[in-house]
Amino acid sequence: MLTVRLPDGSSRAYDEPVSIAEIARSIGPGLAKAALAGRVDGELVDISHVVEADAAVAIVTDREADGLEVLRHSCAHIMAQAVQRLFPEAQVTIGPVIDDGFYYDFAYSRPFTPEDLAAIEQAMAEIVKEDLSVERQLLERDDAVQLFRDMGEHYKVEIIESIPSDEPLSFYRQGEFIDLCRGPHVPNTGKFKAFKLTSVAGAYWRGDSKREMLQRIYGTAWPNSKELRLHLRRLEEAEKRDHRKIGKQLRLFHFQEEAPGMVFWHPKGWTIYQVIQSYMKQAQDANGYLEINTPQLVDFSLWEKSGHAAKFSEEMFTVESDNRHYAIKPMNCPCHVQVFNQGLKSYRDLPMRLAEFGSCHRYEPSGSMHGLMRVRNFVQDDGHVFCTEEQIQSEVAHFMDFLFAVYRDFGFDEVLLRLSTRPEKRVGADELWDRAEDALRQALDATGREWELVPGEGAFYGPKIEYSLRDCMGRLQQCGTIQVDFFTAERLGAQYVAEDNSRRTPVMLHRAALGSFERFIGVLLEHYGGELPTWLAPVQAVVMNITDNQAKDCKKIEQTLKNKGFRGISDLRNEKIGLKIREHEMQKTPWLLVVGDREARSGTVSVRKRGGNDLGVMTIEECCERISADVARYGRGAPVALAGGKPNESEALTR
RNA sequence: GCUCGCAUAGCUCAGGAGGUAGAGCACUUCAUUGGUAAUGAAGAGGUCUCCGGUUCGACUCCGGAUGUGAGCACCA
Repeated sequence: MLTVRLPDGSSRAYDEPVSIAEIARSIGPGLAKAALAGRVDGELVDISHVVEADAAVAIVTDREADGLEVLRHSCAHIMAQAVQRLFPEAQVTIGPVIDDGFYYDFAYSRPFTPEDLAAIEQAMAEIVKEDLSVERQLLERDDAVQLFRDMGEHYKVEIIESIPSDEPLSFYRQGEFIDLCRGPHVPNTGKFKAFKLTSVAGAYWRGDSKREMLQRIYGTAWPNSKELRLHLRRLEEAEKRDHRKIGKQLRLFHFQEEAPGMVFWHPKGWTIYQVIQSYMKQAQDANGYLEINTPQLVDFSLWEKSGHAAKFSEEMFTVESDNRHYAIKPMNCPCHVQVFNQGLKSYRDLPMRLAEFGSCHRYEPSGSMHGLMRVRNFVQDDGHVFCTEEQIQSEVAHFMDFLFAVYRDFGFDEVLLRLSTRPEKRVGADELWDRAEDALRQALDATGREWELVPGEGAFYGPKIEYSLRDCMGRLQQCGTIQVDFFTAERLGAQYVAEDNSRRTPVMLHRAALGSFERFIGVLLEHYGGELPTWLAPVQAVVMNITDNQAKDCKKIEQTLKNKGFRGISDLRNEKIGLKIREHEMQKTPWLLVVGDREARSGTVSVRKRGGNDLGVMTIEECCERISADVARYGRGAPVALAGGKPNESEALTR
């Protein structure tokens, strides 16, 4: 006799051990059919799993995230089976689930082509139609190695051999295909209604760039074709919002061969850049930062002293001149220490918060560059806090308050926090790390927000917190960071005089809120699809005439806008109003002001807000007040078109 | 850096047995002075990314370089 408790709080009693499938069947035939897996006391299992004692049991279907994962994982197996039917020499390796889909890596003599993908998809449909049952079995390690060796699956053999010998090895078989896998999997291959192979690319075996390159095929799977369609639509939407595309369309910046990975900012793009920078200047100033500026070119010896040369000399641009060896700075911190080092500092000077919009160059690997998101020349909203160990926690808390306020103004409410703790290779005593990690942990807890622990991912000189923004496409964009550094200040001889008159080395906190301006602007452009909130829009308002008669009136209004501090222009071209409206809508200008004879006579403007919202005729004063209110809102609560097609909340737009 | 693509007018893209090219938009000129997402007409615009090779002849085929895209690796 055993009792299972179901998620709705009810219980069911069974006379003898029962499988998940049987439990589902006893609840209802619909659920039995939909069951993909089960959850027993929180652990995900196959539906063939037999429950032998009292437990909390849930039937997992594709209506929940876990079920979808099982579905996708099984879909990866179907793909592998299809590949081996078509290409018997292809060896299977690993095939995990990723966001929205899955991939599987194969070793094969040549790369797969798009035509191959189509054929593989066909073969997958065939396997689905065959409705093969998927069976789990356990094998002894030696038998498993023998089995896969006989099949010529050398990568699988390597995987099996790398699994600790005390762990049971489970395998899943469907038809002629068998794969080492932890599971769970769907009970049969007939469960798939909507899947698609999306792309193919190389990937290193075991993620190691020194090892051979495999062929990775990406795919996606969904409970039904409608959701698959929606997903593909989201991908299209993301492509439309690609900041490289928007940058071209809105004439914000360009790249060219002669300066790979470095941005040519055009007037409108540079306006956005400047607006953000002056916002940050003001925000940092209000938060006790002292802005400084340090050299671009610094003798290589400083980078040797700071320890960067040893680790990153390959990634630094260098210059020979005057019989001297310089590096173009890849980061600002050593220079900030030089500023700190001028004049004897007292504990009373701490915390000292130095900030710099410092232009840095890094020789990034060619394959890693990506529009504005990863460039070789960028400017960080960089800052270094020199403080005592006791001040770490309050300084981190201070920074986070600042950071969240900044993000809110840019229209990001959801921030993911991650704490990276000591890596294996590190400097500094363990007790120092204990205290620093504790300080970060406490600062994180004090925010009342959720955060994630990433063990072992800290920098060699100290633990760090990273802040990722959730953009409107649901993607995470890592922007901010704060890192504790026990190392650099000491290496570069920074000291302060403590209360007891002893000389001590300050702790350094490296921090940035936006990260790099380049990347952050890329994130903004994609988040807003180019429709920047008015405070960031390079052109906030365009005044346009209907005929030449109103040219003077337009000029006057343009001047009024400028006097009030708005970025306004007038468009007096001899073109029809429809064309001007169209062009400025396409340039995503938030405020369009039309002046015809009627408005000119009454000293008014006809106002249209971006997106085709006609606000009617109003006085110029009222119009300015509205723009003013719009600017003052920053990006807070700015309506953002969500992927999947939620309509804009135009009410908020027009207010 | 690695694997596989791609590179044609300012932009988006066609094209061709290997015989030096075309569209739409943008641009220029002319006409048009108009009411909220494209007024009409005409014109100009190209070493087909660069360097080699094959060939009577290469934008087209082959090799390399550079840039770029997807993914991997990297990211102080």
